[in-house]
This record gives sequence, structure tokens and C-alpha cells, in this order.
Amino acid sequence: MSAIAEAKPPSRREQILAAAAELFARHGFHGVGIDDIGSAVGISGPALYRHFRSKDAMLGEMLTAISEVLLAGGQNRVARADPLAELVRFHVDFALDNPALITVQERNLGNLTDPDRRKVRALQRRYVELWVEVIRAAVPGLSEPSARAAAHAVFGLINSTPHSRHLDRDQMADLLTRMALAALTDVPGSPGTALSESVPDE
Amino acid sequence: MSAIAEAKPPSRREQILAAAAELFARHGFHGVGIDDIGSAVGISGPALYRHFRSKDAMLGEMLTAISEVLLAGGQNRVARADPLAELVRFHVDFALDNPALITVQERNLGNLTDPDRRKVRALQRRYVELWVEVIRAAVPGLSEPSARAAAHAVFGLINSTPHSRHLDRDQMADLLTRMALAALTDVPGSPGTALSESVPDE
DNA sequence: CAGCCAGGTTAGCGACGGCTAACGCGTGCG
DNA sequence: CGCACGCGTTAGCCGTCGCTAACCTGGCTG
Repeated sequence: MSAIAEAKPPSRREQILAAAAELFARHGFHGVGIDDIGSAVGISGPALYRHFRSKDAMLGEMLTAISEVLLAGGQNRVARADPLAELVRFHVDFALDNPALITVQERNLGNLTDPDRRKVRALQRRYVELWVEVIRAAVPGLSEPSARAAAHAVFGLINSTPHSRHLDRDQMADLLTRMALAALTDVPGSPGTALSESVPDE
Repeated sequence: MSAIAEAKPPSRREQILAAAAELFARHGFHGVGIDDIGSAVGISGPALYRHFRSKDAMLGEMLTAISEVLLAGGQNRVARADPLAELVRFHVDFALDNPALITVQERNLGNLTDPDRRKVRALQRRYVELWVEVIRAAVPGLSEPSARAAAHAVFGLINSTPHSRHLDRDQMADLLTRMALAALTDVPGSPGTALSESVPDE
């Protein structure tokens, strides 16, 4: 039952999930057929039903797995020194190493079954909560909604990774980490910090 | 033929496109049926074909329109003083005022017809080019690939907007603008600015 | 006031996609 | 040796979806 760390049954299911993730990321959940997923792993079509109850179940399992990994990883970084940098680095690494998963999680939450969506949402909420607390500790005086908004913004920044790929992995990691930290430490918390002298007409 | 500024045929088409954008954003292109779009604007089903050649044509028109607006807007901001801030503010405003469009553009590029995709890609490229030049001007010594990566990262940051909504519009605009500028002015460009030479643990 | 046509309706076709059914086959264990 | 079972195959059902056809209607216009 437990989805976490099933010792080492390495292959078929995981292989299928990986292929499916790639396809879902590229074409969207509804844009991918059972047969597409099958042939991506060498078998064809309905053989998938030996491993998964349904197509929805694949997406469900995929997304809950991601959320669990992120939450667990996040939880054990916040214990260390400089938790903000740790969190950023962790997320950056995950995004760079799993671009397809990140993409699917961003785009296909809406295609989940209701119970699956609730579960994933709950996990994500806890992950965000982690970030919010760490951000507020690092940037004193920041309101909670602002911290939450900042967290989402930084997720967007880091998760933009799959669409880029102009630098090699390590340079990319450094760049994203730097930018994320810079953004986070300059988020406007203190009231009166207006920067609006620009003319926003039409 | 020209898609730009067709005088003022204001309503039906645009109304349909807006509704479709909302739906595409929420469920993905393939997750939305013709009938869904129809009933979202009060008419039902195939009546849409009085206005569009096909469902693909809707997406195509939608995405090219967005890209054209962004490019045009971007082009006339880079002329002003402090073009980086102008560009950021412009993009932030657009994202905050058109969350559905932003979402669709991010997620559904892959569902475009080949010729449509080429056209959109071309427009996007020019928009990114704008950013790259402005960024390199603002951050001397920054390599072009780094600038490109930074641009995409900032798009991610700003476009994360639809998933947030914890602050009111203006606060959100300020927050995003500040974060984006902070991120952009601290992007690692100068060679040797590795943060990987030692573990940044304090 | 006739009639056109913009813009809507419903019926229905053909393709496709998810899933089930029924069957085949090799490997491990009694 | 045989049989069960994990894992794969192909055939095919059934619902849905994009789109066309055929028809209706009300307001402008000659």
C-alpha cells in the first residue's frame, strides 16, 4: 500500500511511469493515448492494465509520488543551517533532474481524479507551508500572504527550467539558485516600499 | 487577413476566444469539447463553426494574438528609460490581467498545428530576444546563454501568477516586479562568480 | 414586402480512445 | 511433467468528440 520507498522493485511500473510522464509533459494528459504510452516502453496498448488500474491511476500515482518526494526532501532540509538556501537548492536540483515530472505536476493537476487531487493538494500545501515559514524566518516582517505569493513565484522561477536548457546542468543550477535567493531576499515586506514611479498607462 | 487590429468587430469571436482560453487553461486543450466552449458563451456546440474554421484554429488564433501583443508591447517599452524595469512591469501587468491567456500559452504550445506553432515560436523568439538584449545591457558581462536562461526564469516567476492570488492585484504587481528585478540584477554572469567553489553554508 | 444572409438549431457520421475479453506463452514450482 | 501465473498479445465494444448537413429565423435592404 505504502507508496514510499518500496524497497527495490525497480522496473516495469517505474519505467512506464517515466515514459508516461514524458508524454504527458509534452502533449498533455488527454493528448496521450494508452497505446502511445505502451509503445513508448516497447509493449503495446492494453498491456498497461497488467500494471495499473486505469490511465487516471497512472497520473494519480505519478503526482502523489512527486509531492511526497518533495515534501520529504523539504522536511529534511529545513533542519539544516541556512534552511532557505537548502530549500532552494533542493528544489532546483529536483527540477533539473526531473523536468518531465515538474512539468506534469504543474500542468496536469486539473486532470486528476477528485480524491487524488485532494491528496496531492494536501501534500503540496504542506510543502508550501514549509517554504512559507522558512521565508518568513529569513525575511523578518514579511506578511504571510506575501511569503506565500513569494514562494509560488520562486516555484515558477525554478520550474521554468524544462523550457530552457541553454546552459549545462551545473551552471543552470547555480543561476537558478542565485536568482531565486536574490528574489527571495528582496521581496517587499516592509510597507511603503513602493517602486512605482513607472507610468502604467495602456 | 492581417490578424492585427481588425478595426473593431468587438464581440462574438473575442467572447468565444476568452471563454475558450478560460477552459483551455483549466482543463487543457484536449480536455475541452466544442460543446463546452459553446455553452460557455450561451450558444451550443457547432454554432462555433460560424466563427472559426476548427478547434485548432481557435487555439492558433488565441496564441498568435497573445504573442503579437507581447511582442508589440515589449518593443515599445524598450525605447523608454530603464527598459528592464519597463519590460518587467509590462509583463507583470499582462500576466496579472490575463491569467488564462498566460496559462494557455505556457501549457498548450504543444497542441498547436505545425504552421501555427512555427508562427508563434517565431514571435516568442523575437520577444525573448528583446529581453536578452535588455538584460545584457543592464548586467554587463553576462553571457548570452545566461541571459536567455535568466529571461526564461523570470518569465516563469511572473507567469506563476495564475496559481497564486493571495494578494490584491497591485500588491501582487509590486511583489512580482521587485522579485523579478532582484533576480535579474543578481544573475551570475561575471566569470568566476561560482558559488560552487565553496559550499555557501552561512 | 420579398428575400438574403448572419448566425443559430438538431441530427448524425466517422474516427478514436479507454478499457475488457479471450487467448498465448514461457518460467518456476509441486 | 504439468500446471499456474505473470505478462504479453489482438479483437472489439462503447462512449465521446470534432465536424458536416440540413434546416430555421429574424432583421436589413432593394
